Amino acid sequence: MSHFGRSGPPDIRDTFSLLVLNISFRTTADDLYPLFERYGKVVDVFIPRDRRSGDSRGFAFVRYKYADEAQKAIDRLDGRTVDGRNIMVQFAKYGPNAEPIRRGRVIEDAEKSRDRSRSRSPRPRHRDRDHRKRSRSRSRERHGRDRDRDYRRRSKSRSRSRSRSRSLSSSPDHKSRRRARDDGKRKSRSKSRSRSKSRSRSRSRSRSYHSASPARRSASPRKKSPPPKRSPTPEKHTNGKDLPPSRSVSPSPKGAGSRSPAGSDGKE
DNA sequence: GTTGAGCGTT
Repeated sequence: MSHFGRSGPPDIRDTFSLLVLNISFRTTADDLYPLFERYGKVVDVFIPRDRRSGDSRGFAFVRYKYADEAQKAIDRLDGRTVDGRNIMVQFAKYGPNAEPIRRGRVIEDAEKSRDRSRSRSPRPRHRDRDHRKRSRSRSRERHGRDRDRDYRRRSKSRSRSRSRSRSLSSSPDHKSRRRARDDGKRKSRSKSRSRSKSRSRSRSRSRSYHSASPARRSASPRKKSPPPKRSPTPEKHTNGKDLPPSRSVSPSPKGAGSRSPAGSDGKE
């Protein structure tokens, strides 16, 4: 694991957890330990990893023994470039057991109970941290329960939206539909040409790999060559029902394929 | 080979 040979948290009685964000995906606990250890006594360094592939999520937790050292580490390492990434070091807000943290220190049982009596909400102040874009490309395993609920909600919303859309536009829909059909035919030809171009572009496939790793692979460089040719499946638009293939609007022209993680590196 | 907002394990 990412620990120092011990299983689970060593001792969270008086440890100050620091959250290190924006670290490289290649950065490991062993790489962060010396950095943070220079500014104080590091109790433990943990990097959450994905259970599917096992890759780092891009952030780590560093536990210090003293607050002053943790603060110093934050002041020193926050904003620094580590492994080519500008890391952000700050106090963790939650403990390993989803327990609130006061001043970066893990609250004890007694203190926790007493503290929660007065203020049960750990973070009722600001929730607008930086909601720039919460959509991750492909990461963070989503629990089936939440995922199912989300899917249900989106499906319902879509149905409602479509229903309302039909009510609003009933007359223009016919014209739009008829026009869409005409465009569909012309678009078909255009698509055919586009496909031809795509194939031509796919022809050029020459990449020179420079071995940056000290250990090179003794395997044959040309073991298997994947077929560069794309699947010749011309998508036929059902312009007879709905979904006007107008060039103005494109619901999902690309990227509507299934994701293939294939992240079996088997590293470590 | 990829990704990039956030809060953690035996």
